[in-house]
Amino acid sequence: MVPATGLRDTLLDHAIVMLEAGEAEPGIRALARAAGVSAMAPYRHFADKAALLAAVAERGFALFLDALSAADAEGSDAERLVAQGVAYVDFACAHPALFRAMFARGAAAPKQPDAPAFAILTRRVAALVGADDPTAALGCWAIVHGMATLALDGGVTLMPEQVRAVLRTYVAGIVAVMRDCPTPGPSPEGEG
Amino acid sequence: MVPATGLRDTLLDHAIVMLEAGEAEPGIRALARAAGVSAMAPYRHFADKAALLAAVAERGFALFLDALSAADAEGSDAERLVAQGVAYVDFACAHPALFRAMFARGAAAPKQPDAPAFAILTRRVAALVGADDPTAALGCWAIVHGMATLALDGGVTLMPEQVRAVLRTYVAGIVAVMRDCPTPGPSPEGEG
DNA sequence: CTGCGTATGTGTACGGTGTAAACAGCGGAG
DNA sequence: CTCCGCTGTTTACACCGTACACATACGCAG
Repeated sequence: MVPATGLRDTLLDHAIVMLEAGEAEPGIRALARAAGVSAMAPYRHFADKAALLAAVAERGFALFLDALSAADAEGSDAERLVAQGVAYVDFACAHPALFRAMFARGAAAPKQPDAPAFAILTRRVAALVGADDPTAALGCWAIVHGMATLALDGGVTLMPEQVRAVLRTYVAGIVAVMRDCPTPGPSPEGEG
Repeated sequence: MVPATGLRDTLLDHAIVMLEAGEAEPGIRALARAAGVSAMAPYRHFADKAALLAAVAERGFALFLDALSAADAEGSDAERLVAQGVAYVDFACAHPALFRAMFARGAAAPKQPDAPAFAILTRRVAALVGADDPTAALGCWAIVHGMATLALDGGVTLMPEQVRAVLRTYVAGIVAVMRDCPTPGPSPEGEG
């Protein structure tokens, strides 16, 4: 069914499949059962359940980065930023369990702001405002992450236009704030 | 109201204490042990673990509402909104496990936008923009909830000034957008 | 070939969990 | 008094993560 070279990949494949099917947390034994091996076999490849879930999260972040990169492909900086935000929320809604696993508080996964999946957003914000602005980047990240989380665990139903509108409002706020107190940086160019 | 001032409340008390102590999920048996009763006793007061956690979440939301109300006490609309946002994030950081339990995807708790704990924010946004604006309210909610979530489960460390700055930027964006299109028809109302 | 170490998977076992089923004390209604 | 509903107990089952000991299969030294 799954062209996997070893048990390790087979387990991760099944974990992804289970998560996409709505399973909350695959679990070592269920995974081993799905892979057709004994309950203890996974421990030859993962120290414990947390390590397995961390590996799953790593795969999720790879897919996530792909989605964000695709959205960041073309347009002005502002357009790309908004598109990234929509892709962020879309990814969470399309893969809710995987997204939750990625951001579970156990997974010591790349969740820091300088991780690849977020650096792409931070970079776009920096391009937009003309300088590195951790606060602006945090704001954008928080907005999209907040909407994603609320859509997943809250009772909120989101539409792409809403996501876009919220993000555009924040971008407008960045521009307005920049106009008030311009940052000492390279020549400020129109956001396009 | 609630006909039991006995074991039910005791269990909830211990659940809160355990959550505040950093426990991830109290668990029926652990709770019963802490209360000094048998493992099955809690089932006389809660249908199952999810119901118990939902009751815990309800308590959490009461505390949460208190915190937000206190922050909303005085100042201009914009100031109150920002203060509410800071209080939102502060609450999450001060009671991480409780906050997570409140927003866990099992708890059918008041997480809808019209729940008391969020209505206070929505109302303040409405007062700020001069009309009901679900999108603006969603944006504010998403921003603070995103920062809270990232602070809890991501590796993000937040400072109150940062929270304030992000929120103020969004408010500036709302104002800027309002200036552009002063009378936006009731935006494509997301279903509540 | 034998012997051996390493990597991988198996079997068994322990303590934890949520929870279903049957039972026991106890206060109020007839 | 008996009967009943509420509350808590005991017992039991299935599932979980995982520690331990064992089996199997490999490449390699002699």
